Amino acid sequence: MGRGKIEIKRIENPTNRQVTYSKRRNGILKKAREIHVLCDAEIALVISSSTGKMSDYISPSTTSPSSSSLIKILDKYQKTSGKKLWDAKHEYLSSELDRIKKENDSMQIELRHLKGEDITSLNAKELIPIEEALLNGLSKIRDKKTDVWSMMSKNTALLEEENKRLSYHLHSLEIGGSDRDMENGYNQKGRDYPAQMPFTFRVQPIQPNLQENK
Amino acid sequence: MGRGKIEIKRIENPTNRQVTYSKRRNGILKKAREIHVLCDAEIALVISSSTGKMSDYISPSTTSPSSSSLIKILDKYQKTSGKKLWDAKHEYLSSELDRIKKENDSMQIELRHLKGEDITSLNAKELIPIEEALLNGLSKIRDKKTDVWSMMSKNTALLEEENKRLSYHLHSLEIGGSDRDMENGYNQKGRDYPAQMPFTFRVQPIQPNLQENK
DNA sequence: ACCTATTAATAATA
DNA sequence: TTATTATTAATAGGT
Repeated sequence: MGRGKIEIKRIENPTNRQVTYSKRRNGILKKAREIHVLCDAEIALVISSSTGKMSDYISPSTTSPSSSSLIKILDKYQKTSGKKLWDAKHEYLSSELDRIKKENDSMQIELRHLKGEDITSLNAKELIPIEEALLNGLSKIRDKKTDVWSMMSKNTALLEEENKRLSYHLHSLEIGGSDRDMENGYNQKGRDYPAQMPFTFRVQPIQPNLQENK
Repeated sequence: MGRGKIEIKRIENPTNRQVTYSKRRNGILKKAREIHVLCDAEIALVISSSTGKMSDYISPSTTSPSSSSLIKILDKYQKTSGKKLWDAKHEYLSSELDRIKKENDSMQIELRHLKGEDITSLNAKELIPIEEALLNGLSKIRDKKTDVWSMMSKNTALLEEENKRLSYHLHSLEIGGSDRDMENGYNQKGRDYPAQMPFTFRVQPIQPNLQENK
């Protein structure tokens, strides 16, 4: 496609070769961009001239832009073509990644099954252990709930007792004190646990792990 | 350069896009070969279509053929362009590994909780959703079990009916046949479904997904 | 770089 | 995918 047809063989004249390289490199880079845009293909193109100057076109990846698209393309290339590109160090990481991904998948499936998802294709034999696991889990959770409930009850009882003691104590002090204390509203009838009770009067929970419901 | 000019933007018609991809891919691969031959440039070109099919052109290296020319080109690319590939790849893998490990851990915790494990430190607020998930899963699993059971019942009924029909048919033949048939034990009292019944007599399950329990 | 005659690529179509 | 072909796009050779 020029003033004359040329054979596809090494151009011996260095000047010519350089000029042709420059023109064709631009052409191929343009084509690369175009095929990426037109056909949403992923493309990685690296050229170096005979003098060692590098040019490239790497199509931007549609996903997370943080990591190099070239790496992603080469990764995919490696998987698809089976050609090894990365060294042993990477291979270890890759294999770890694969292993953990598989573990992940199987856990995901198990989780889904326990939640009753993706169970359309399960047969009777497969449903039984899931049901058993659920029943087992449920029984344990309920035991724990019972424990928690009883601990909370105990704690509540203790707190109530302590509060009564403190109220009584306060009351005793107020009897012998000035009017000032009455103005604060402490010891009003039916208000044993006013929200405004100073923090220092509050009893620490017996069970530190027993957090209050928020 | 075709029957009409086209804009360089994504081709929306999938068929057209595929056709164009195929043609342009061939074109660009040809250009890659040509620039390598004409200008002895080194070139590495990897394309994947939107459907994930890979194509490549990697110019053969002039030196030792043992190690991949692609790796050589990429090595040079790293050096010349200053872009780190192997290191970046390493970082990418490490971060991926971390990310997936975290995902794994949280799934593991969720799974354990559903199984009633590691729940010692949970409080009431945390136990409720677990119980709810279990009850919800249980109800779904039981619904499915009911479905499966009813399908199995239907299938069994159909099989029994078919077996009766076959037995009857066989019986009719035996009445008019030789003693030989009796020796095979078919039609013995109380043995309507002998395990040895020839395979061809067996009825295909109505529900292909209903696998037999093994 | 630019110019342009010519070849090459390819868009539309079957 | 392949084939055809009217058109556009790329580029060889020259300035």
